[in-house]
Amino acid sequence: MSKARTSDQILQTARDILATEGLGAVSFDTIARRLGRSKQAVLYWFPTKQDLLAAMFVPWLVAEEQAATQALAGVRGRAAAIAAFVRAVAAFHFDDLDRFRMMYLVPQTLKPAAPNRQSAAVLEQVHPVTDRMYSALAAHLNGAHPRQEAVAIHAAVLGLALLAGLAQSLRDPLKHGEAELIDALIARLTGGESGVPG
Amino acid sequence: MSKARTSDQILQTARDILATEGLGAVSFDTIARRLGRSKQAVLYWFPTKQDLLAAMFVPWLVAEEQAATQALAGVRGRAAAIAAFVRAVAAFHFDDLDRFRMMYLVPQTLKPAAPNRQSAAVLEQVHPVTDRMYSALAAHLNGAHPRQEAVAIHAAVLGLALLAGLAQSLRDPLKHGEAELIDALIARLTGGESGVPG
DNA sequence: ATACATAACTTACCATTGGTAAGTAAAGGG
DNA sequence: CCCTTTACTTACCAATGGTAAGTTATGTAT
Repeated sequence: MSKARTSDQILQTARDILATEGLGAVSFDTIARRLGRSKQAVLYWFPTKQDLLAAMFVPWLVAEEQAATQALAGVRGRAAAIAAFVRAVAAFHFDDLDRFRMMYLVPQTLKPAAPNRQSAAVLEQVHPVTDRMYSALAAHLNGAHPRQEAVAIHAAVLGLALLAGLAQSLRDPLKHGEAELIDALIARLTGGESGVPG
Repeated sequence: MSKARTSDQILQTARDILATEGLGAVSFDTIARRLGRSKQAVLYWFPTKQDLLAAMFVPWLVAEEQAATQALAGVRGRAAAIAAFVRAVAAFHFDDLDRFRMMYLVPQTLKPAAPNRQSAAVLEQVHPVTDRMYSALAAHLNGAHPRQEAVAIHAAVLGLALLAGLAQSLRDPLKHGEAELIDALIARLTGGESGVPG
């Protein structure tokens, strides 16, 4: 009972800190301080940082999936579906690059934690969500391997966010703006048949 | 004279540590210890970790560019060029995911350093390399914006590496293997016209 | 020769970070 | 009344990125 409440408070506090103070400020110490509890109280609920990040990942992934599937709802045609998916997922991540980094980059830069019950539970939560997202997109594709293509298209959008984030963090402006790159990606993924501004 | 030698030794040591002990072991302390110098000697040449990473980035990027342009040499046709580029860059990164992380992920997870002469010099070194790589690919494309498409294709490959690395670090096997995803990406990027195994 | 500057370091120190160890107050069950 | 479990706390630790200040060697202008 209080179990769900405290761990949810921790997750919410972590999200707040990320939004207000950025990536580097999300530490056990800052979370605990802002919550008015000891650091070990946080570590009690999330024994490693990987566990904390994994728990933050799930709601974000759900939001990403919902943005994607809502964009796909009512769309007809392969090219239009690809364009809608790419634009929705790109907007989701470009709007909050720190969240993108926390989802996809930070977990890979920490030393891998030993798998435990918590991480196993998180992985079980993740798979249905990605399945839904990839199925929704694959339903609009007609290649030989629509599922793999859906994953590849998703990865392509993540790659755009990766490049944009790299440019941002190095203070090196993207020579071609984000919007142009999104259009170009859509043009390539659809074979140039979609209504992309020329 | 000794200037180039010491900083090059530091970079080489850092690469060695990355290859032998992994991402988490690349610290000022471990580099200094292995070099037999003090940590501050390393910090003298690279005042922040961002500076060190930026300096490591450049030779790696050159290698990536060479892998890509060599794969493109002698290739005829848009689809074949895209396939060759994607396979070359994907192989480059999948072969060494820790290097990929060090190049594209870690810099974004550190707090941004204040720009200095060193970082400015590095950025000047980077631009010609990426220009070459994107030009080489764009020359084979015939869309309205070949340059942007080249960047987008590159980003798409980086995204595949990102997903593969995430799966690896979470010990969550990619449901579709790396090779299948590369094939699927090529199929989508080329409009399915290339000789991708079905 | 002397004063000074610069390069290439060293030793000493520091706050923050993720994490371990051990203890404790409260609550419920046999 | 004991015993376990839950939900913490205080105390501590090694490693990390980084600052501050001092040292040694070398070259350079006076």
